[in-house]
Amino acid sequence: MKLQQLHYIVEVLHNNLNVSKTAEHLYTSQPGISKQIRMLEDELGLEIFARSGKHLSHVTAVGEQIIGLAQEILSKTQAIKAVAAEHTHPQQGNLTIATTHTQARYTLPKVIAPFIQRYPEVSLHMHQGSPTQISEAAAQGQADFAIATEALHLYQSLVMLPCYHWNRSLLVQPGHPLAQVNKVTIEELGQFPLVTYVHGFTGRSELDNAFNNAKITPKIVFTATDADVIKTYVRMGLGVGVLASMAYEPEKDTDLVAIPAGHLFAASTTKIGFRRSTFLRAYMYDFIEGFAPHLSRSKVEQAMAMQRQEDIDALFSHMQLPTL
Amino acid sequence: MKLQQLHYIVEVLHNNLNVSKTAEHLYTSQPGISKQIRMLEDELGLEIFARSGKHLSHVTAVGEQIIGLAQEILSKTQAIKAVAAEHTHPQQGNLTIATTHTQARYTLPKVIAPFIQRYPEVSLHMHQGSPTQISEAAAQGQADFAIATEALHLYQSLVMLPCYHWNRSLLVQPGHPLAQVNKVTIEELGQFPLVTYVHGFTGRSELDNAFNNAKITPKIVFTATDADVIKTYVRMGLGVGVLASMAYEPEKDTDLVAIPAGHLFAASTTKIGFRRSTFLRAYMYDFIEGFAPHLSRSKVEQAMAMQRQEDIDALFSHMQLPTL
DNA sequence: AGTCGTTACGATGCCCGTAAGGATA
DNA sequence: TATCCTTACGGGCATCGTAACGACT
Repeated sequence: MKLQQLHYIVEVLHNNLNVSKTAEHLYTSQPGISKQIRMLEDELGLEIFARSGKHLSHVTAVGEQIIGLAQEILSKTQAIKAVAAEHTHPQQGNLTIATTHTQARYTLPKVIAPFIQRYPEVSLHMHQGSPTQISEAAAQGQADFAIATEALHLYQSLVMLPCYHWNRSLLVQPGHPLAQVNKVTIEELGQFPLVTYVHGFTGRSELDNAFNNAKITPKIVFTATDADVIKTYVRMGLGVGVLASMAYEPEKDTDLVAIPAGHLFAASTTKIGFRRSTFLRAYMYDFIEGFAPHLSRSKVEQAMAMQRQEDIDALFSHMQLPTL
Repeated sequence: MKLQQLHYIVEVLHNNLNVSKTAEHLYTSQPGISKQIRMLEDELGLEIFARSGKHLSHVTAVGEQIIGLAQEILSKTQAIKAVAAEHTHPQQGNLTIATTHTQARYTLPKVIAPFIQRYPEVSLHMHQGSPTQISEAAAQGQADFAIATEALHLYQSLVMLPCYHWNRSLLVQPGHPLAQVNKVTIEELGQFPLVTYVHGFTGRSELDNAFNNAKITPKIVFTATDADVIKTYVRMGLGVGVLASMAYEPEKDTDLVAIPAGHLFAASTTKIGFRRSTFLRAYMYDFIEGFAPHLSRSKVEQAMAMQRQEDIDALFSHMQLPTL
């Protein structure tokens, strides 16, 4: 058994059982991978991948167990490398953040600016995607951190730490009827066509919940994955924008009116997630604390030591989180 | 980084930093190990072992972290092999039990007999040693199970499950004054010379506690690591034997009188311990359940999923354990 | 017909073991 | 002086990449 063989079976799984694609991604030859997998299977005396003819059709039951263990092994080899790098070059390294448009555009810039100032030798990579893609990237080790409001909880291998609460604002053109109302009700809002996020993005589920609870079917005429697109269509008069408050920029959005709507919806919580088994570099702790000041290194370590997400949630349930 | 390199650094640590000894144990050449370690250090850019001249003097701080991770990696490779073996040859395998004389001689035989009947193809290895040696053997992966009353708690990587409670009996020659007493008190016992276990063996600590609490200094004239030796000296009239009740065999020890002493000492609990990270074969679950019927497979799995020993203790604190 | 995994083969390079060297206790 | 790690060197073997083959969609 060799580390490379374990690496191969994991990567083949992540490439939809396509060995040729895997070979490309790993910059090696396809027969090499095939042979190593075959040798591992021979050594263990079983099939990890089931073949139908000359195609890998699916992963066997034992194969899944083995690949699971292989992933843990590989992530620990990464930890060894990280420990070594931390010791030899504490200021150098990589930081890969997978996040949504909302975070990348509105909350992360003011965190990243001081970070690259402080750690010029850390090369920063940002991946943007849907909450599901982001979570998967973190779970598979492609990203160090996933920052999102949704979907993170679907991956059990991730530690999720709450960063801040936020709520929504309504965005309308000047002169819109709602701009005159003192405190908008959910019923009033339900009478206008709405422009908001698509399902599974940026706390969209809380919007649906609020309307469901009020037994109102909202007239959602347009959905987008990011606030900039929503604003564009609000400017076109398509409807009332319902978006995260931090996406409203008073200086730039002078042609639009923001109406507080925090009383209409339950607050959402943005979380940062990472694999439990990873070794966090010092600069990673610094990044987390820069993003969410209450997540000091010791608090994060405390949370990482916990196995169950419920324990982690309990740890932070007493704390006052920032609200944006 | 290769698995073999990780194996080498772990083994060198377990051999007191003596590379030559390590090479013998691993049936390979000494320069081979030296070179691989050196190559790993070069790859990581740091020293795992500090050298003074041409001797390995100690493990560096980073080295300890890395070796710790290496051990976890290696134990997971063992898990992969175990998963494979379980799938291909469910009835075959090894079972190595490290235990004390007391368990090996008096409690294990009636468990092992049916076990080898049930699993004739599992080759069984028993290692006998002091509680500390036993625990270390399990912690290092040399033994699958450690069964003992003492010292197990010193190793944090071990999961410990309580098997049964037991207490002590006094053993005297017929006609001894204590044989006439109705219910022996600790004061009465303190007046006679005692023969019992040495420190750190078979619940010896509870004996000391009882005398300490009574503010009595017992006259311990002879200590041994096993009950057979204790009995021998009781037969010679050296003193009153204080030993685990299960070590008194009515059929064989007809020339001695056993006096219940459970009311004098706090009960001890014999535990079975194994590394949290190991994959347990089906026959291993069967062995555990054979030894302690309340430790069903599901209960064991439940306990293994817990990270903290306190949680495990809590799990079993509600249960009625067998008493020998 | 195209995609894909397996087999075959030759060359590179790694790893092991023996032998000799130098440092320490 | 004995033990012990390091360096040097040669043989063997595993691995990799190219090329050809066979099978499934």
